[in-house]
Order: sequence, then structure tokens, then C-alpha cells
Amino acid sequence: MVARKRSPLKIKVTEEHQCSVDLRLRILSQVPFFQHLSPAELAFVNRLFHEKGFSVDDLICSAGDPAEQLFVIADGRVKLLHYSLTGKEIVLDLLTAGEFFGSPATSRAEVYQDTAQAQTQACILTIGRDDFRQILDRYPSVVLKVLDIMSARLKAAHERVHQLSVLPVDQRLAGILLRLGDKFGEPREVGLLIQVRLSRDDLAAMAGTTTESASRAMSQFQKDGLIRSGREWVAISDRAGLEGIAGEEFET
Amino acid sequence: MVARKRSPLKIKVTEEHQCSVDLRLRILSQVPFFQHLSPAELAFVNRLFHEKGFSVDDLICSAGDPAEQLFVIADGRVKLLHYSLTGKEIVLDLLTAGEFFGSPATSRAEVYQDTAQAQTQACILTIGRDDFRQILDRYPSVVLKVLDIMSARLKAAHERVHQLSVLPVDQRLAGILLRLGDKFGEPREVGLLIQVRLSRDDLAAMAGTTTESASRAMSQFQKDGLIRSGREWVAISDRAGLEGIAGEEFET
DNA sequence: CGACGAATTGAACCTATTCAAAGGGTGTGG
DNA sequence: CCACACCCTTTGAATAGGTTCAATTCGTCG
Repeated sequence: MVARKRSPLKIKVTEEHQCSVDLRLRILSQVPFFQHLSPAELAFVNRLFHEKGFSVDDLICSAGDPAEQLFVIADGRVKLLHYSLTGKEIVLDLLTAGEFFGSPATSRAEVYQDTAQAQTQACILTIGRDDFRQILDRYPSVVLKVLDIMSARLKAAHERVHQLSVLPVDQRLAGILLRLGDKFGEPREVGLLIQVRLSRDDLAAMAGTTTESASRAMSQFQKDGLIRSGREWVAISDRAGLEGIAGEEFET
Repeated sequence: MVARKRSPLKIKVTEEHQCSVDLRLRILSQVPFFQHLSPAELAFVNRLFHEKGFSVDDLICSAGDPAEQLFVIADGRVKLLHYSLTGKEIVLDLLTAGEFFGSPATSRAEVYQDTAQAQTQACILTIGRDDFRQILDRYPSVVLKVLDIMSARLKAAHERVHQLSVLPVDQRLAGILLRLGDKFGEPREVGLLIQVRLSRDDLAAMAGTTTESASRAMSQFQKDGLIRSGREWVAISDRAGLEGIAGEEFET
């Protein structure tokens, strides 16, 4: 009905999902908890990491498995999720290059808490728990950074609990789109394009609702001129409008 | 209708909510991240803490205020919560002696993420961010413990997101009762009595529903012989039965 | 171009919320 | 020690919002 024929998404398709040494060092230097290290220190850190490529939809780790690795995304997008007993999917977070997941914990006998799935082709840097521990011992400042990030994630999770508790579907969805726009948005003619393949299923799994409800809400947003959207892509055309719907984002 | 006249709760009423030096040291030695310190080290840590008493319903800190302190509960119960714009209350966690809240983060310009309210009379040990930082620098093992606890809390928050996303009210409530039983339960004639003043409002705020819905579910549980409950108290009489309703607690 | 997967839309159903009113337990003050 | 007032709790009935099931349309890729 509206002019939105072709997908404006540009999806990278690298045949080999491998990263050069250069890329590895650049990525590691962008990871928040390594940012402040010197080149020499980074080189030491780099030596402890291994590298692994994944294709779309590959599982990187599964909730419940023994947690032995910490993962850093060098390239690509990773989806953190749970599955309910009924098979319903819950998306907990969407991560991009420079972010980590897996086990920052130091105790043994831990298991991965979430399943991580490659949402695009991805290059992942991995490090064993003991090797990571070695870094923490050697550079105490790193662990403080990790702590800050965990704090931020806990805050985000609490906010989500809040929203699931009190907001209706359309408000939750609007909030999700805004956050995705901040994190993955790129300015285009269609508006702020969210550079991720996002199906209605994915959005539903983030908002804690069904595909159909997500679709209805998105249709309404589009009718109201707040977004443009097609098959597996979304762009925000009226940020202020969406904010008006999301309403309560930060409150006491 | 059922024989449940008097509340079986025993609520402590200390006139002075203050703790002796003995209690302080004992509490600090129970805090998970100080557990492994020697008595001499604990004494050092103890000197950096201050002490403050609170009465029922007192606010200990408010979400949004500059986060300058980390709090350790010496005695009493503390409720972590948010308020929605519509005034609805969301209970994020219920803490007891030996647990901490507030700001373990090291960066400045942080604000408290949750509001903390004394649920009983309480004695709280506080420590400034810089003093806590001093402890972390001096005893690097402490920060690793803190990290583990943050991991555990993040996991709990993710589980709650999951439950809010896929489970109906009665299943969520059953799960909440089970967790409360594990944490606060004391065996009695009535069953596993949850040693906390718990109104239907509180339960609703934990389950992300309304007082009335919580009440209906609790009535049903009682009819089915799963719990005994009265004004602001709950006891679990059939744990297995509740588990059957809660159903999906730990899954992939 | 054809086929498959994604998105949309409709209608019936159901769960949970809302609004309202009545029934208890607790603690306080007479 | 009793009685009353207050607040918590329960229950009912009407409503709204979301889910479910089903059918159709639309895009994208081979």
C-alpha cells in the first residue's frame, strides 16, 4: 500500500567470518572494559583470546551448558534469548560488535544463563574463564569496568520488568523501537533505519507478546506515520511521536 | 471460614534500631563478598561503614537520587521497588540481613536505580562509594564476589522477564510464593510460613498484576489446599502442589 | 516466474483489569 | 477488656485488551 518495495537493509555477507589481527585489536580496544589499556597490554589480552566464526542462526552457546567461556563480538549481531517450555522465544538482548556475553563469573560450576544465537554472520572472540581471570588479576581496573556494565544491564533488565508489569503492548513496542533506534539506527531517506533483520516474531519476542499483536501495533504505527516498515526491516520516521506513545520511559 | 484467626507472624519490634559492634562484625562476616576476609581485614572494613536505623516504610534511598552509598542490611527487611507514572508499585526484590543494595558501581554521576524502603524496622550499614572503592583496591577478591552476585541478580531479573512474558498470573504467583518460601520460610504447624508481612498488594506488585487478581489467585490456592493465608501472612502447605502450578521454573 | 516465509487482517474467545460493594482481622483508645 | 475504626481482603459483574485460530496478501529469493 505504501511505497516500501525493496528492503533498505544492507546485510553484510562475508564469505569467511574471520577477522584480521588488526580487526581483533581494534575490537578489543573498543570493548568497554579494555578501552583504557595500553597497546602492549591489549596485545597481551589479545593473545588469550581465540576466534570463531558463526553463520546466521548458529547457536554460540546454550543456556544450561557449563559456562566456560566469555565471548566478545568482533563482528556481527548476536541475539540473547530464552525458550519457554511451550517453545515461545523471549529475546533478552540484541548485541553488536564490542559487546560481550557468556560468563564473566569467576566461580566454577556455573552454567550459561542465556542462549546466544548469531543473528548475522559473526566473528566471535572467546576466552576461557581461567584466562579471563588472569586478565582480571593482572589489570584490576578491568573488573571495575565489568562491574559497571553488569550494573547497567541489571538496570536495563529491571526497567524491562517494570514495563512488562505496567505497560500495554503498544507502549512497550514503542519503547523497544526507540531503544533499537538509538543502538542500531542509521539515518536514511526512510527515516532512522534500524540496521537489523527484525521480523514481527522478533519484535514480539522482545515485547513479550504474540506475532499478531506486534503486527497490529506496527500497522497502527505505520498508519499514524510514526514508522516505515516492510518485511524484516523497520525505520523510525517520527521519533517524537513514538516517544509520545512510549510515554513512561524513565521514572522513579 | 477456615481456622486462621491470628497471624502466626512474629514481627520483631526493637525500640532502638541499632546494632552492637558485635552484630556489625557478625553481619559483615556474613556478607557474601566479605565472607572470606580475616578478622583483622573485617575490622578494617568495619571501620569504613556507618550505621543508620530506619522505621517501617522509611525510604532508605530513592531511585534517581545521586548514588553515593552502598548499603548492607544488618537487621530487618528491605523492599526494592519502582513506581510507575500511574502510581502503581513494582517490587523488584525483597532483601534481608547480609544482603546489599545501592551503588556498587565505581563511576561517578550514577544515580540509584531502585527505591529502597524499609519493610520492617531495620539497621543499615552504609559506606561511601570512595571508601568502598578503597576496599576493592585493597582486597581484589572482594570485587570478584560482587561480580558473581551481580551475575546472579541479572539472572534472576532475566528469569522474571521470562515469566512476565509467557506465564499467566496464577503461575507467576505460584513461582513467587515458592521463591519467597525458600528465602523467608520457617516450618510451622500451618506449613512453611513466610516470615514477612506480605499484603495482597505486595504480591500483586511482585507478580505484575492487580490486588484483586492476586487475591483471586490466592483464594483459589487456598481452596485447593496449597497454602494457608490471612491478613498479611502466607504459609505454604503443599509445596509440590504449588510447583505443579508454577510449572516452568527453570528451562532453557 | 514460482514458491516459501513473513505480514496482515478478521472474528471468536478468554484472561485479567476495573469499578464497586461487602466482609474480616488488627490494633487503638476509651 | 471491649468496641470501634481502619485497612486489608474478598467477591461480583461489566469491560477491555490480548490471544488464538484461520484465511489471505505480500515480499524476497531461488
